[in-house]
Amino acid sequence: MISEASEVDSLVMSTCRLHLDASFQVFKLLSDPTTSHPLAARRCQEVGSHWKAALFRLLESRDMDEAHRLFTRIPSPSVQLYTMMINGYSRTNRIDEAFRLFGCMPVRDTAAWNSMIKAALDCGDSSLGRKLFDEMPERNVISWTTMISGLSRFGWIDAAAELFSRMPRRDTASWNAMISAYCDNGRVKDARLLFEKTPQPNVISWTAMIGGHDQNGESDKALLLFHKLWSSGTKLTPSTYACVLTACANASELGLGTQLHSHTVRTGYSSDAFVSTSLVNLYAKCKQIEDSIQLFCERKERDVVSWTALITGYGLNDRHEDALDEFNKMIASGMRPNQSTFTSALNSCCGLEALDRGKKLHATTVKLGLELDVFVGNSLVVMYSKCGDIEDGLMLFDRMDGRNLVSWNSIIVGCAQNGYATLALKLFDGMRQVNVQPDEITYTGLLTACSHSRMLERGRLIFHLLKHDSSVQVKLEHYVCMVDILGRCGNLEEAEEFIRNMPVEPNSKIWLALLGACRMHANIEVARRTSKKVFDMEPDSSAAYVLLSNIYASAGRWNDVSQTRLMMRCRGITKVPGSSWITLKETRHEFVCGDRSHPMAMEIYKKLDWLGVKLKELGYVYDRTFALHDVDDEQKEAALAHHSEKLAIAFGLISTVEGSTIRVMKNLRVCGDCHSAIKVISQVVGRRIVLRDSTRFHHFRDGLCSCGDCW
DNA sequence: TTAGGGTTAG
Repeated sequence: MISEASEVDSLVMSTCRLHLDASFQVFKLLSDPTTSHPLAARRCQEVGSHWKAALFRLLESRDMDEAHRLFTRIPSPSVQLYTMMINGYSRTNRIDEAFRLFGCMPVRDTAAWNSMIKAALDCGDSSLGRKLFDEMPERNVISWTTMISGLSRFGWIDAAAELFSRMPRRDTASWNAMISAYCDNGRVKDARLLFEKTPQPNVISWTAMIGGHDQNGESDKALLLFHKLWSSGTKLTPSTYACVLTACANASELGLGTQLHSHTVRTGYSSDAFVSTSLVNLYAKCKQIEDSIQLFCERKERDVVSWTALITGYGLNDRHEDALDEFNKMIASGMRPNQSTFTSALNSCCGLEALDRGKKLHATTVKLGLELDVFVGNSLVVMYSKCGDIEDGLMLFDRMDGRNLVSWNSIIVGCAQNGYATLALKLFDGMRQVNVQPDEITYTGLLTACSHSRMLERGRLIFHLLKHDSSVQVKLEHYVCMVDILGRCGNLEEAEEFIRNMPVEPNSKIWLALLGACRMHANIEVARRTSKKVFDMEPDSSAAYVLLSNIYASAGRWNDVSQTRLMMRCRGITKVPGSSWITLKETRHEFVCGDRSHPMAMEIYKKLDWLGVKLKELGYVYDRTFALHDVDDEQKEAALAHHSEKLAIAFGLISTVEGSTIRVMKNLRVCGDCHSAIKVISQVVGRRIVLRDSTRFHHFRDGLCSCGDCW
């Protein structure tokens, strides 16, 4: 016999989770009308609430199977319990089960209908959501607001606005839903107009509008609006702080961010997960990575978002090794990375040009079923192409399901940088066939492809398309590309004319592109005029001095070379030394010209001597015009033979498996003699050699280079 | 703790 209420409670509570059947017996006993216990009726109600609490706990832990087991044992569940179950199924993306349960409900109130509508919209079934909304017997303000938010998530902003205009009654939440809908769909001006008209805006309205400005690239406006909110004396919520701190991060407003950090400490909000992550992000973006690390370490609980913020932060601060270490720590801790984590980690692989580690990450995305996610797919395509493995980039792109503009841009730019110009142009045709509208980046990629392959007429055509594409703005970088195309193709005068007729003021990059072309075509006259322009604009940059000096050196005008070098010295400008590196087993081996510091220097030079003999046997002659010192021919030859890229390749040859691809990076543009020599080396050793210089990739194979000698 | 609006990384 059950005697005390507390005993019942504790018995039910303790048995609910693990001993459902025993618990059910207790419930049945209490519900039985033959039980003559005086407290039975009240207990029955109380125990009912305990069932609710138990169900809530299971739903909260997303344990839908256990929740279902519990639910089926409850005699005549209330409409609330049904609705709780529908919400649970919705949160776990089990729309079919939610709908089945909704169909079984003996009675439905408006809340149940609203939950079912939300479930349909959240699970991606917009037609079901709309059908339920149209069929429901009685709509309230929440039904309308749920629909507006749902339609917005599908990008159907006009349909959402139409519903908003038809609402019989609106409250602040409805206005907020519509403001957010506009912001989320990039219509921040419409959002702002609505915000200004909102009858009784609350802190949520303000937060939505601040976040809306920030997420649409208007962080300054976001902060101006925040100052207004601050002046009004409104009590801020953790959400508002999270939002404003992010705007500070995006606007690099470290001062305001630090002040707000202090406020969050005083208000006790700094331990809020969202606020804390915003702070990690703030300090990382403002280049205070040590503060960022400290805040992350102080957190009680780490989640995937804060961990990703830290990994991204390391990347932003050029600490790519640390970023990848942190990623590994995250995996070791059992935390599951998501799309964003991979995006950041893969970006760090690009920063290190670490194809091996990029490939490991790729394998992990496959294991986690994220490989074909569009964000991960795009990051993988970029990683492969930036690490010089464009073939794998292309294979992945072909397998991707939902390609977006970024996917197309990634592969087009990747092809352009890797010397696959014709393919880049073909991909552009494919992109237009599936109605993906190009943007500024697409055109830059296409023009780069044309410039790298000296495709003058295609370049002109692309530039014409760009000028007449009303949805794209012609930017300075496009003019740089066009000057590069004209210059590389030898049309130096036309390039000068093109610059004169530009509707915007040319910058130093434009003139440098022309100067580079002068170097290629040994045009001293244009080079003099052009270098003067760069000297005026950027007196401290070494690039123009080096180019001019090299132009003189190639022509054997050693007096002019000395004059240029003297000018550099007088102005305190130093040339960046050329260096090349190769990464083997996650270790970077770097070389400069004539370097003998490597532990394997002896073997490297022995290999180079051997290569020198083989090259001569094949009739290869050193191109002395690239030896840019006024010394005799024998010395020039020795200097050329020991250029950094050749040292790195020789090291690669003796340290890797026969027949495997060698990947070398160089900080400057590859020298012309090395380019010719590496072509022959690829033939002699029967290997593919990939060399990334400061402007592009060269794929050497069987005596040829992918750039078609247009570097 | 039956239903709607604002928040963190990318």
